[in-house]
Amino acid sequence: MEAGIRPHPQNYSRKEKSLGLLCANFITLYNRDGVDSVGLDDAAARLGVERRRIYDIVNVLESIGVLSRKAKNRYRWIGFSGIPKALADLKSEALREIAGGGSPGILPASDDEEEFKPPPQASADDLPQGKSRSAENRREKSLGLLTQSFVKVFLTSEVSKPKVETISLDEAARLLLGDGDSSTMRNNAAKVRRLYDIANVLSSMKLIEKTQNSESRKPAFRWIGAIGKPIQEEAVLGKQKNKRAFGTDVTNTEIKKGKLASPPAEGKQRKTVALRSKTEDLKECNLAASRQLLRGNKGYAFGPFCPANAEEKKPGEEDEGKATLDWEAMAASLHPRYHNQALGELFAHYLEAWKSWYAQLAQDGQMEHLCRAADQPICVGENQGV
DNA sequence: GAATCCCGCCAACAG
DNA sequence: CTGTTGGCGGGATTC
Repeated sequence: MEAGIRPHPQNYSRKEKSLGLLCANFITLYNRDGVDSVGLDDAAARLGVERRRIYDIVNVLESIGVLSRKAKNRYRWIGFSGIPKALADLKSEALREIAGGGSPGILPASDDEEEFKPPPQASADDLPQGKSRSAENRREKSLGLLTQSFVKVFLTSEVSKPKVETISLDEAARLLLGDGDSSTMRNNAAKVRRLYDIANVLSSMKLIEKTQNSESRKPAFRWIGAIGKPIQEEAVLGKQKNKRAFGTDVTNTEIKKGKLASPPAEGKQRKTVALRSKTEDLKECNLAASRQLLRGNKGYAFGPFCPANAEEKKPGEEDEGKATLDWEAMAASLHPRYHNQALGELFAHYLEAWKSWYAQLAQDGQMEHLCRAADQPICVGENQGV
């Protein structure tokens, strides 16, 4: 099998196409006021990637509570504010599983989230398990569930006896093997590959960080999403000679042999928004930006970086107030949900950490430039194409 | 050489 | 059937 044609651009750099970077751009693009809906086509076009990649990102982000599926081709943007709740749910669920004994694998027993998701048919229980079987089987291996399982490992690490501070993807893969029987090495390797994808996105969300076992030099990941720790605020990047604005869209396309592999004009005649020919410059900008973001810490620099470039352009702090408002509102709405002491404290931690974090992200400073590519707000809420 | 993980084929899944 | 989702793993890149 010749598999596929491999164009070999001599200056090809896989780092420029990393999921982490794409995720960062995705966040930058949609984490802003007025955004509440995300269209897959729109995202793919503006980020300059094939649809397939958008699915990867969207799936893991959804499992973290940043997005929620609204309809075909459409997701609802929730933003960082959705993370705490999602993690809290994940954690309580994980603890419950552990208490139940057995393996904390990916059991289809529990639902991912307790929220919506009840089968479309409310009063119809005639569905035979024939079809849902395969459907469920497929979902069992979904990136989303894998992500949640992976996250659970970290969320429960503090109560674990060995106290899992860092784990290698290989360990994680072994730990997350759904069924114990099919623990093939082949199978495990495949799962590891998926975990790499997930780790990239999670890293760019600053929920985890790549490190290495202090002793065994082996690469591993550590949770930095603030569970017990005070989330490192090193996210401040505007410390060097900021180029002041890499005023360009986040497009990072390579300008395919003509156009994106998008389906034949399905109804929208615009869409030719991005796709410029000066890709070189864009690449430069993106790389420069990432370089800067990564700076300040060790030389580890895992591909991804922080979601939004919190560049300060004014010493104002009203933003924080605004962010706080959201948080309080959310906290209020969630309050009745958590009565446990433990969960309450946990949530308090999330609040604290995320508040400061979010404050930085809140300032969508130069991000405006990123939006200028389109001639309208990101929210493309019409177009009910048929 | 090992670790990382992008690319995109193509199978499930709606409609 | 057409279009949407998204497993899955070959093999290129990077470390």
